[in-house]
Amino acid sequence: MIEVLERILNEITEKLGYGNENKVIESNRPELCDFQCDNVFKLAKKYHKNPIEIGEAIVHAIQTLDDFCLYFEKVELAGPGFINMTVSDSFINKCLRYMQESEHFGIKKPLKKETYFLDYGGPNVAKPLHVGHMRTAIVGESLKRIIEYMGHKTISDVHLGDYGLQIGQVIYGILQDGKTEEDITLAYLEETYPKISALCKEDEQVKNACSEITKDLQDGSIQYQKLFKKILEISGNDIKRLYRYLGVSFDLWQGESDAYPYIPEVEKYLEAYIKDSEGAKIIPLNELPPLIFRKSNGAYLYATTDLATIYERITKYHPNHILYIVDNRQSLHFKQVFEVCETSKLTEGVNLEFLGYGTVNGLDGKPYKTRSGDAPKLDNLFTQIKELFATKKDSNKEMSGEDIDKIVNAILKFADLQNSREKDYIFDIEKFSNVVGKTGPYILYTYLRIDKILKCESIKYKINGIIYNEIDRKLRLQLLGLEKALTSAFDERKPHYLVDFIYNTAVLANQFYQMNHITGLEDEEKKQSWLYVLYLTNRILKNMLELVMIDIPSFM
RNA sequence: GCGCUCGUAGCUCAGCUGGAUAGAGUGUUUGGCUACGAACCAAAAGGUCAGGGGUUCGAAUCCCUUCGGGCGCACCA
Repeated sequence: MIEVLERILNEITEKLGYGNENKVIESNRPELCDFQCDNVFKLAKKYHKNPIEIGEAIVHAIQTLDDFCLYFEKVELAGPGFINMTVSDSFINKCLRYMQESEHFGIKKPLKKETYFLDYGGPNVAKPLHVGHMRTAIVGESLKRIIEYMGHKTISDVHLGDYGLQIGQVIYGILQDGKTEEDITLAYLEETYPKISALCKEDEQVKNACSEITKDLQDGSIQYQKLFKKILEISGNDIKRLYRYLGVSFDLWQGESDAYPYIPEVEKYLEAYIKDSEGAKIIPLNELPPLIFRKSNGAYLYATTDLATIYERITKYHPNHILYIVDNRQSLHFKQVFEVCETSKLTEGVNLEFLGYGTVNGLDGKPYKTRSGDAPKLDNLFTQIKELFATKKDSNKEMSGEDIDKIVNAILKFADLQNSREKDYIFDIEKFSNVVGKTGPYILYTYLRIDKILKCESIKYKINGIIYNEIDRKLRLQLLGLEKALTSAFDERKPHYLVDFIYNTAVLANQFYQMNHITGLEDEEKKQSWLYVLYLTNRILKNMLELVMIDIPSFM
């Protein structure tokens, strides 16, 4: 809809000699109009004229269009130079019909289909998943789905942290305890890692021993490799189980260790940039701390594996974009890596993006500690939300496990994704288990209520030109805002724009069916028209909920 | 010390590539179930957009500055 209005406006300003760069936005004075254009002020400045003069010329030209009535009910110049547009009911309905009949609701396809490589998840093996992992997983997965919905190709990689010091620490613990690979269990790993990690902080010798093990592992020690594979298997299975619960999936289950074969090639490629310093190999950077390519003991760090991983991704998958959905605290690290990629032209033609997400803080405003191992486990979070949910209503105790899982997912994802991606947020279990207000259950509830109305009646998919009242009009206009919401979410890589759209749609739908009783209507034409609107509303809700990994339960 | 980031209603947050009268949820107060579902709807109250300065016809939004929080600064990831 906005696109059409912009086109009309641009044709006119072009004819009048004022260029064609008008932006139309949703009105922020809905009682005055549906859409507005504020470009008159800029034109006035650019062409040294009075804004009212320009505005009146444009408005007059619109008003005298032959097909004015096709699009508009009213166009006027208001205030010091706002072009206020009220669209016609028939235009609204025409757009709705187009949405209903088109694939992906008529969202326009990209001129060029591109490949997006997404790196999210990034759990470390042998460490339990916590709420921070949930954040990257659902932001990443949601972005992946949005990007695909917009018509692009995606490849996702979980990129396990599987070859760093933490593995050396776990192996150290295993050796100390005299365990063999048969003895290793998940519980054992989850208890060993924090234990040795703490020990390293106290005891320099232990730390050195762990570093040596890490290096030997990287160099291919057969004993360590066997243990490593076992750790990877056990931990990996558990990680997969939790991601499955969240509906998060990956095309590739690679990790740092998979990048190792590519290190020699990258090292050769970057030869000219690598310098020796204090026994280590580094790449000096402009105005940034140097990137450490190799430790003085010969082991590699994550900057190196990240470079090798980029090299692998580029040569194997030829992406146009590589997106990293990682904690904001890693921004310096990625600045360093990206700078090396750019100055060495390793990633020429490829767009690298750091999409930082805010830290999940506790009620005290401080981040959960991951090192000390006392971060709340994702597993516990799920059961906690389930338990809290059961207390909200008596009937909740009788729900099927499948439906409960869907609602728990909706609660968590909706609570998380409505925050803007890059800001920190406070994780409050009470807030996150809430089922009233701006929550996942509210959306699901709205969907199910609409669904019930639709099931009562047969819809003939007819929509006449009439809009019956104010809330009816509001809801119809809201639905037409889908493209803008999706485009913003895609352009800025921020799913919360889409979540906002979903919520606003649900609010208006709720008002609509409570203010307008439908099944009892005698006016058959009106009834069909309203059913059509609700039918489209629910289709849109369902499709958009899929993009944020929220499934609809059978009943609630 | 250097760098990044944030500060919006009692609380949790949207809005920030400048537009008219700053929005939600929650909490507080009030009204609404003989209706297609009250996990809902209607209404009220609640704001020096951290402070100051600047740019602009117009600033929560851009720039500078002060204050206050958080984070990061080669051989952890």
